[in-house]
Amino acid sequence: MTSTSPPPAPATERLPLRERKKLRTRQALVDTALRMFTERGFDATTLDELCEAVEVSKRTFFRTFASKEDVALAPVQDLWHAVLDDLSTRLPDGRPVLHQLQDTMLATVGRMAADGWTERLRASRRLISQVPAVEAHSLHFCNRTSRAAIAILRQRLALPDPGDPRPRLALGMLLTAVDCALDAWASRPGPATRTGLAADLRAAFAAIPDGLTLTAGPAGPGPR
Amino acid sequence: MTSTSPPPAPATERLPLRERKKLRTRQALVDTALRMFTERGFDATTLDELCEAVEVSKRTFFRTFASKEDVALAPVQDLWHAVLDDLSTRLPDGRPVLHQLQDTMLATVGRMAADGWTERLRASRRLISQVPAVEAHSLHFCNRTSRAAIAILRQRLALPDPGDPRPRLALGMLLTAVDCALDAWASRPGPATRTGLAADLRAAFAAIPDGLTLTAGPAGPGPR
DNA sequence: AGGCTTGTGCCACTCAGTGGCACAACAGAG
DNA sequence: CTCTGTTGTGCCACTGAGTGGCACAAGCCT
Repeated sequence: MTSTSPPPAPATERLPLRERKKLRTRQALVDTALRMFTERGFDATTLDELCEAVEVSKRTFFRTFASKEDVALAPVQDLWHAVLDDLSTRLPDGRPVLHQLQDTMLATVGRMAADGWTERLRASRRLISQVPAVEAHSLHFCNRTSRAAIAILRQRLALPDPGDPRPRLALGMLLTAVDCALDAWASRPGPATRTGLAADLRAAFAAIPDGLTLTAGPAGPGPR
Repeated sequence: MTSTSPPPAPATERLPLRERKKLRTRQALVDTALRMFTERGFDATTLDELCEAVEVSKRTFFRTFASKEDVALAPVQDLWHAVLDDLSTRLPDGRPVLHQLQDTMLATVGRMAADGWTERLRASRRLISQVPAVEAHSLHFCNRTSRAAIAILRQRLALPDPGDPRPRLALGMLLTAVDCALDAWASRPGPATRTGLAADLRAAFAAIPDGLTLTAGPAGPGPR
């Protein structure tokens, strides 16, 4: 993973000029990309155009992001990086792994600090819904993230051996629920709020056990 | 989805010459691609080389497949297309949706008819594990497939409204389990068998509820 | 201030992917 | 069997994401 997520805002002032400039460039690329991709379309916006708007070379773009999709996904990736960070430091308790993961997710959302993060996250998630290449890239990133989460958990918990599918299944449930929540939240008109996202996440997490037991009768003959 | 999966083998002889030639070309591209990608690497094999080996133009390649990844994924996609076909015709019963989906999956595996399908499926799944671009593409395809499955189910069952996350969660569980099973099966040395795949699928399906409840104590201080 | 390290832009290039078009091959009717 | 219409193929030129090399600029540290 080439993208580097920004460190917490308060520590930024202590970084050398070089680092600060890099972060500024990164942020300018993300903000401009989200704006241009949203206004004119992902495929219709070339990297040449994006780099000209930000006044950096394409070479610099690729030093900052691994791909065109990566810049579109940066806000989502930043969120998941923060989740993994939290998971790395969080004390495990005796509850089911899935519940611990859910709490980590909610705690991270409660702690996101970057100015405007919710608007950027929403724009990013909307691109996922609208652009096949971005969606594919996002799914791949989430898959890698779930593997990283399992690796972190493996250091802290006595997880079953790597051939056992249960940790993967637990992470899969979490990811599907988070995706449903993000989709619902990002689709909603009005301001993108932290509390709205947390509510959507809680609702999706609560629905997970029902995925196991959902039954449905035959479709009725009535109008649909 | 540009790729067209081959019809059941016995009906092939009734097709016009044009159709038969197209299927032959498609199969030659799949077989040669799997071989070349496996021997020398996906990224190290260019489409020019593949098309020269099969003696078709690149233009024809792109009339047959939507992308380079698609040809690598063809066997996996063929399997899922068959699953969706089965789902379209299967009579719904009153059991949980997830169980019905599992049975559909197993029935389809029991019914796959193309010569050598297991070896091709295994080669394809191995490329998914080894090549990031193929894995991303596969995840995206499976995501689209789960949406298609929900659409099919929606016509036959009184599923909850589209905003309800439970059908997505059920499909997510199925897909994660199938992926675990395919991964385990494809990683195994020796012949790729139908019964081996069915066994792996059954084991993964049985593990799904445990994903909900999995608990793990703190990692021990022992050597790891 | 000077020397070293790191970052940037420029350039040439590759390769997946696209669209247009002339010609070839097939299908079906008479 | 012939003829005509339909469909498929290959060729060609091109685009844009992505890559690697290298000279020079900018920052850092003594």
